[in-house]
Amino acid sequence: MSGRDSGDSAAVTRSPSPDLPGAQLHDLPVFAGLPHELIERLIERSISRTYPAGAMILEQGEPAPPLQIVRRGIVDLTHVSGKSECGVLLLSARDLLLPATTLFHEPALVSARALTNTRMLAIDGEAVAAALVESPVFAANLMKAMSGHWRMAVRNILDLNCRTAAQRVGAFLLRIADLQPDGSAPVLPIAKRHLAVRLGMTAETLSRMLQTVANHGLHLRGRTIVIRDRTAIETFCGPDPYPVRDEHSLDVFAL
Amino acid sequence: MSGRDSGDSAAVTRSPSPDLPGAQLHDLPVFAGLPHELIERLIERSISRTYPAGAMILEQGEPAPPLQIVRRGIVDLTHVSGKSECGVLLLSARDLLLPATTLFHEPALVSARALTNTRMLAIDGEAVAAALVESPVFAANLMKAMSGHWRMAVRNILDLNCRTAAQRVGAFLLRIADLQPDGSAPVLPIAKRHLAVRLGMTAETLSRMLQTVANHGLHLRGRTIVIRDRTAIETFCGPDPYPVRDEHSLDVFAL
DNA sequence: CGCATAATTGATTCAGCTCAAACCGAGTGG
DNA sequence: CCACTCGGTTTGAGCTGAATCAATTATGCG
Repeated sequence: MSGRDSGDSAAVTRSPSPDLPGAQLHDLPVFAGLPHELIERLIERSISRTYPAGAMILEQGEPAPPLQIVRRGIVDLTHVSGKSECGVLLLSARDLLLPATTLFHEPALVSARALTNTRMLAIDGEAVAAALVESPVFAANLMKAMSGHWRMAVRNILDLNCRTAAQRVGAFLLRIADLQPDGSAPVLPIAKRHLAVRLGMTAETLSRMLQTVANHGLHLRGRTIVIRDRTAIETFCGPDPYPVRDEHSLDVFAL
Repeated sequence: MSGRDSGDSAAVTRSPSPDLPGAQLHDLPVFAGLPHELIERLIERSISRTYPAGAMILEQGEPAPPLQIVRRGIVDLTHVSGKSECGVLLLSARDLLLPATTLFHEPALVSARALTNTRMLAIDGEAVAAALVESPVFAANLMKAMSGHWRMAVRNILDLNCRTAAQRVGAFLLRIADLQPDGSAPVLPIAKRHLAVRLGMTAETLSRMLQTVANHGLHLRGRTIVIRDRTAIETFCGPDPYPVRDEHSLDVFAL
C-alpha cells in the first residue's frame, strides 16, 4: 500500500539493525503450533535483511542454505536465460522462499528478485534441520507450504496452456483484488512489466490485453483495480477451472 | 491386463490379490532410512490395487485420503475442463501420487489416470499421519518427494513458455532415453496422444514436430527412440536452461 | 475381416511475438 | 520555468508458431 511505499510501512521495521524479533515474527505461519521456546531458538539463529526494489536475493543455480521467509514486499521468482525472462511465481509476505531448494541443497532453478522494497528473515539452515527432527509440527508446517507452492505451480501450468493471455490477465487481477484487505481499493502492487513476465507474455501483449479485459468489466485506472462488472469478467476469464482458492489455508500467499 | 508389457513384470506381482508386501516394497524411497518395524506397520495398513490402462485413479476435485505410490506403470496427471485436457506430469514407478493433496485433504487440481497397466500401493492416511509425527525421517522423505515435484512443475512452466514445441519434444525424448536402463534400446512408454497432452500441444503438432526433431538427429522408429546425433539434438533443444537433471536424488521419477 | 481408435498430412486461421515508432510522467539541470 | 533526457507504457504493422478443421492412412483388436 502507500503511494509508492513511502515512509509508513518502512517506519514499522526501521530499527537499529536486522535481528529485531518483533512480536509479529512469532505469528508467522511457519511457526504455527510450535512450542514457544523452539520459536525463540529459531529466531535467535536468524537474521533479517532488507533488499531495495530490483535487488537480487538469490541467483539461479546456487543453493540457498538458510531458510528465507518474506516479511515484507514482493519477491519475483523467474528463470533468466539469455535475454528472455520466464516468470514462475510471485511471493509476498509470509511466504517461504524456495524451501525445497533450501532443505535439500539443490541448485535453484529460478532466481529470486525483490520487486518492491523487501524484508526477508533468514533462519540458519542447521537450526532449521535441528528443529525439523525435533518437531513434527514444524515439519508439517513446511510441508504445508510446499503443498501450496505445488498447487500454485500447477495452476500456473494450467493457465499457461488452457487460458488465453487475456484470461490470464483478468484472472490474475481478480485474484489480486480479492486477496487485498477488503476495505481499501485494490491496487496492483508491481510494475506492469513484471506482471507481464509473471503471466508469461510480453509487456506489449499485456498492454493490449488490459484493454480487452477492460471491455469485459475490469478496468485498471492507474494502479487501482476497478471491477465494474464482476460476473462478466468472471465468465470471461473462463470456466474457472479449479476448485476454491484456498492456498491461504496452506500458508501460501503467493500471486 | 498386461497388454504389451508381457509376462515378466506382471508375473512378479501376479498374486492372489492386493496386499502382498513383497520384499521390493521395503526398498521404496519413501521408506528409506525408516526403522524396519515402522515400514512393516505402514505396509500392513496398505493395500495394493491394479488399474488397467485408461482407468481413472483419482478424479480432480476430490481429496485423496490414502497416500498412494506407483509400483508399476505410468500415471498421468492432467486437468480436464470441458473437452480440452491439459497435462501436468507423468508419474512412474516409485513416485508418490499427489502427496500434497493427500496430506492436507485438499481437492486435487488434476485427475490421475493410468496410461499403462498400473499397480498402486495405497497406505492408510491415518497410519501415514501417525508415522509422520513419530518419524522425522519419514517426514523428510515426503518433503524430498514434494521438492522433486515442485522442481518438475517449474521445469514444465519454463518449458511451456521458453521453448518451442519442437524443443520440448526433443528434450522430453532425450530425457526418456537417458532415464531408461542403459543397456536396452530406449522406448517411448506411452501413446503419442498422451505425450502430446503432457507436452502441452495437440497430437497433430506433436506429429509434425517429431519430423522436425528427426531432422536434427533424433528419430523415433516405432516406439524406439534413436539418437543419431546427440550433440545436434542437444543444441537444437535449446540452451538447456537448467542445471543437472537430479530429480532422482529427490526420489522423483516423473517424466 | 472389419470396426474403432490412433497417427499422419494438408490447408487455413489466429493468438501472441517482434520490431519500430510514438507517447508519457518523472527527475534533472540549465 | 522550460527543455531534455530516460525508463516505462502504449500503439501499430507484419510475421509466425501452433491450433483448428477436415480428410486420409495406419494400427490394432474383437
